[in-house]
Amino acid sequence: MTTQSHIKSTARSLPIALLRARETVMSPIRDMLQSIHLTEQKWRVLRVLDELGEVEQSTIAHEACLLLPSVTRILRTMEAEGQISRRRDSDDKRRTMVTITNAGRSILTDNLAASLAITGNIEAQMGQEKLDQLLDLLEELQAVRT
Amino acid sequence: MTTQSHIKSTARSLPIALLRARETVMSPIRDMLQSIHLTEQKWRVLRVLDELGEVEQSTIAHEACLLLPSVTRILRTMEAEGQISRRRDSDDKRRTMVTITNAGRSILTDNLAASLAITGNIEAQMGQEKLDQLLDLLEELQAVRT
DNA sequence: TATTGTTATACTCTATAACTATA
DNA sequence: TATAGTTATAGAGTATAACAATA
Repeated sequence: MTTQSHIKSTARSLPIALLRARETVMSPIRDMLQSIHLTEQKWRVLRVLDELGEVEQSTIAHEACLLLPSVTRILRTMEAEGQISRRRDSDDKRRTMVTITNAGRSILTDNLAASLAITGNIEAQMGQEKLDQLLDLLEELQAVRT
Repeated sequence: MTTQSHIKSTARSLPIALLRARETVMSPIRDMLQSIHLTEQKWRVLRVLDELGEVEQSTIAHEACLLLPSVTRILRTMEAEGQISRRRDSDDKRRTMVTITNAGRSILTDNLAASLAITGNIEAQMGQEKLDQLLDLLEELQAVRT
């Protein structure tokens, strides 16, 4: 029941629909992360570093959807816990280059089976084709100029 | 460049792709909300109330993807600012029923043109058909059992 | 006993500005 | 002057547990 019919229903509001879909997907992932004492943000940092190799901190911020001050804080504890390592770039000494360590990578591989099970469950219900289509559309949306 | 090819690229990771797409969409919306001193969460509450009419607080929490303690705090300030009103349900006195006020609705209608412009820009770049398809898929994903 | 909502608490992220070091 | 990153700070949300009132 819509009291203001000229406003789109929340289910057809892109930001709200994206959030609700994300909550559905994140729910079991959060359970998994909680069991290994990792925040969502740290998990995104590990995924980005595993994918991109050695990168500077601004790249992590952009790819993991975090602000640079948050990255500074997060990497400080991740370095202390041995999940990532940092080195000053010798060419441009303003830059700090970051890599994932074996210990950091192990966190991802140790939980790979659980991750695949979560994705598999969604795929089983939606179908692989629709899931691929959704990921294609999300990639396209992500690239839109705002 | 993937260092662990058996882990999906972040662009094909549903939670990360949903987040990145959401950040793209939210960026201009955040600018709009900031100009009217409204948080994303309060904006979602207004949208949900405008759509559903009078509802109890648990429903708001579920629909707006918020925890009940957050809803308690958020509604307290929104009530003080005259955007929503609350009344004890006479049938079940545990329930608090919440409605959007005219002032709250005005916030949405006053910013309708700006909202439509943001959506219109995305639609112009992606095409209406793809956008509809995306919203259909997001609704379907949202309903998956996890 | 279960449910609705509130309160309390600890933690984390967000957002911005000011700052340092380097280019 | 501009850029990469850090620090400081205020504000807000997240998550959980404990609680009160009601069913």
